Amino acid sequence: MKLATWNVNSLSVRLPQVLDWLAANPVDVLALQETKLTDDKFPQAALAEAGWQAVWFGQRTYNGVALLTREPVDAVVRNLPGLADEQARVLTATVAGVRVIGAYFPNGQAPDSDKFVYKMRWLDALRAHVAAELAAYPELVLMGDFNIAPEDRDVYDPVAWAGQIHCTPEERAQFQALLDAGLVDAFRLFEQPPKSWSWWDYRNLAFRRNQGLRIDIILVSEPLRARVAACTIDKAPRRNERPSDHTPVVVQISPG
DNA sequence: ATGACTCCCAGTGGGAGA
Repeated sequence: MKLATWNVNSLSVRLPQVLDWLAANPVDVLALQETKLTDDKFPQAALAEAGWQAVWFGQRTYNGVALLTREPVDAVVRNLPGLADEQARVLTATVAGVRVIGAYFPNGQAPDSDKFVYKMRWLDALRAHVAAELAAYPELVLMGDFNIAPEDRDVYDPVAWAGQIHCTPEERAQFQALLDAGLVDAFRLFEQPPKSWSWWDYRNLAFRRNQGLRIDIILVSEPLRARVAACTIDKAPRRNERPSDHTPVVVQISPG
């Protein structure tokens, strides 16, 4: 089973690239973030024509998530139970027996901002959701745009980014709390090239200079850990014309 | 340098992203 996550920064703009990527990378699940589409505008027909099922949850202008799958999904939950939220950020569903949570974590803007307060509340609610889902579904994958760089090795310039958004102790403690709930970072189960990033700023020739962050992450539950066969970042779509600033992360899980 | 780019909604600029 292969699962992937990709922040596409507008599905309207990126749909052709998503279809191309899926044709070359026939995963079982692709979680999308930042679709930036109201539900009536979701390109369900074009995806169905290419052979993909989808569940989607969006809004105007910002945020918006989707799960693209080969097989139909079950038991869909939108957003986080217990958190009243205007923003469409989470889809949870069962795919081939595995509980999948696709999430677009809040950016947080700056550590002293109201948006950071919201990010912390959202992360508290996510942790409660993960704990409840894990109790019901031991085989669970949480993947998406975390907007947290878990460690200094996930940041191209950790000195410059120290204490900045994505790198604050509070955000990293929240990431650790997700691990403590019974999850493991699939990417770090393997030897990886240094300077492995999943996002590069559009500005400053950041991609050409390989100045990025690893903020797109796949966590798997402990019962799945031994079955994780590979986890890789696919940099190729970042070289496309009109790329997203994020690129896909893929995990392969062996049959149980 | 509170920069640089891209997207969206707007409407000949501004907010947000990270």
